[in-house]
Amino acid sequence: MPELPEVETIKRGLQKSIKGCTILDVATDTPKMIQGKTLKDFKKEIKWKKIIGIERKGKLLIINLNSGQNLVFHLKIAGRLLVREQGAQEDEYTHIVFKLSKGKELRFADLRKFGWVRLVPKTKMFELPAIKELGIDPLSKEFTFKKFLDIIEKHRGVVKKFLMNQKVIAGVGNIYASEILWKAKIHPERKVEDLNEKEKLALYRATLAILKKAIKLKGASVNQYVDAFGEKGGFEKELNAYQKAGESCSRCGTRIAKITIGGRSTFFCPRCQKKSN
DNA sequence: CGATTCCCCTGATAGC
DNA sequence: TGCTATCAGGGGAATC
Repeated sequence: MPELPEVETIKRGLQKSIKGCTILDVATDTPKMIQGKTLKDFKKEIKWKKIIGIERKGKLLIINLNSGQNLVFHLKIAGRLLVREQGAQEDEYTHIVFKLSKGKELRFADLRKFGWVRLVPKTKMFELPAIKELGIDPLSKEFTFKKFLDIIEKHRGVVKKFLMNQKVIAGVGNIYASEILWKAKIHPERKVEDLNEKEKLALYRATLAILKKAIKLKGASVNQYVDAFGEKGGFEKELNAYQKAGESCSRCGTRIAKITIGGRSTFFCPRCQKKSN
């Protein structure tokens, strides 16, 4: 699943490979993945526009065009953005193909078809609901411990939901929430208002450490994830909690447990991550 | 207003 | 062996 580290990895891959390319054409077999306008208008507005930059906001991948418009992508669970040479072997589940100059193609593949792309003028980006209420990016300079404490004080409730709430911290999803809490030794059902100073610091540090390490290893290839060149990440080998139910905790040997929080599977070590003392 | 449920889609898995 | 039922999963919409 492309969460912050995976989208960041894709972003870096696209910067290397398609920055400077011009979009020549678009084709799709699933028009509903293109949101906000008809395929005809979408095509008309991006044809002959040049890709001048790639950004990431939370889990959103943004391609800047020289027309002042942005292509905004959400890859959801199984979305892939692949850069290929034209005529290269097909990638399964490809639903949108951007034909580019320099003999390249940007392919949007998605087994689930939950992903979407939308063309948004950069002056209207803040009107996009997915961006308007987006919380702080944990990799930004503004994400200091002091800021983290300010944010925590404004919230109550289950800590895992807090971490996964895109309106609070942008980019943390189901995999990294379990990993961060495991590293911080905090039970996923603890309430943020009950965390002491030491635990808050551990949570802050674990958030940064896990995300940075995952980026360094080019993401976790869980489910469908691969980078812009179809390569798997390396962080899935470093997972200590996510999808480890029944396996021994690498810290203490206790079996990793699985519970459901907010309809999402959640993994933790019942011994390292106690609900109460 | 906040919390929960439904829904989009389809491969994997379980159950018969 | 092969069919059908169930589930996962991000996030917006509908509902409680």
